[in-house]
Amino acid sequence: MDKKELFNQFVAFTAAVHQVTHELTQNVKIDNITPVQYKILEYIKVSQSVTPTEISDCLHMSLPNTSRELRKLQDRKFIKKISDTEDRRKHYVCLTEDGEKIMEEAFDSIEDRFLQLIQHASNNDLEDIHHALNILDEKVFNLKL
Amino acid sequence: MDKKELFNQFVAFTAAVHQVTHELTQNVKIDNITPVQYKILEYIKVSQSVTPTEISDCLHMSLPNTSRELRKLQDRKFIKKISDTEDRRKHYVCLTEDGEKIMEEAFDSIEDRFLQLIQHASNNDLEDIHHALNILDEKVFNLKL
DNA sequence: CCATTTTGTTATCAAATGATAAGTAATGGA
DNA sequence: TCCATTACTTATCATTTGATAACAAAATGG
Repeated sequence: MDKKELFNQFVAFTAAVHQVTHELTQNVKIDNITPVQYKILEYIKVSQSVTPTEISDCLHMSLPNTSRELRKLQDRKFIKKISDTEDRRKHYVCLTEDGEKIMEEAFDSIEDRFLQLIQHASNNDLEDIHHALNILDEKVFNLKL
Repeated sequence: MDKKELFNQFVAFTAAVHQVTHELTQNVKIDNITPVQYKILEYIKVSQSVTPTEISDCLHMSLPNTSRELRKLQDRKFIKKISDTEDRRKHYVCLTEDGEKIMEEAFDSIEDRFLQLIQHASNNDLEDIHHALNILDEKVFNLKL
């Protein structure tokens, strides 16, 4: 197996993934939410509990900028902060009820488009896809550099 | 096969892909090239010949903004424009020698990091990865919505 | 030949994002 | 107790990106 060849396939693949995710999410237009703010909400939703520092690390933005965007989201009542009882410097960020609601709506609409995308897939296809995702996750995308 | 389940896996997967591509490309720091400009150069490199309109469509940016960024890249001698002999409104954009050079360097550095990523993969693993990429490409990421 | 459409450009403004300095409060270790 | 570190905030500025209007040149189609 030629690694160079695999690299080229990998590049084309990631480009396609970016393209498709863009198409799946582009019609998600929560009123006046910027892309970065959406990313933050998404990250909070899929994680259980997160601190500003974790958001900052995972979304590759500075802590001051993270803090700024979090405050905007807090002002709009999409998130709330709870300080850790043990280490009071730490703040756990989570979605409010409003935040949960808009994110569920967003995910529902993305899911709709995803289902459209795979509407012609047979049960066998779905198994193949599931398996392929597992393989890639395990052998490429969930390793640390 | 539960489609809801598959959707959740899909969401986690795409997030991981974005994460990894970010890590692979973050150390590619061509001097004073903005992310959008890099995207444009990348798109020109992987495509054979492109017009501003195609770039605009594929990278989801307006034609005026595309034109602006192309001009900046042209000023810096990374790209050049050739007008179509048949339809003189059309301009084909391609990399200059300088542009080719910086993009090759960029891709080499990304490839290095990619090879690091899969350094512990056996030959069997590589085959599996190759196959998984094919499956996903065919059954999910290269369909039109 | 004339109206319309396509392709691209320039200019301008607003908004989003990034970078950095400075500060607070809590923690932890010498 | 004191100092360094960690977690986070506020403020400010520069840059990047997005949106829109107005224009020009070439093509297309009656």
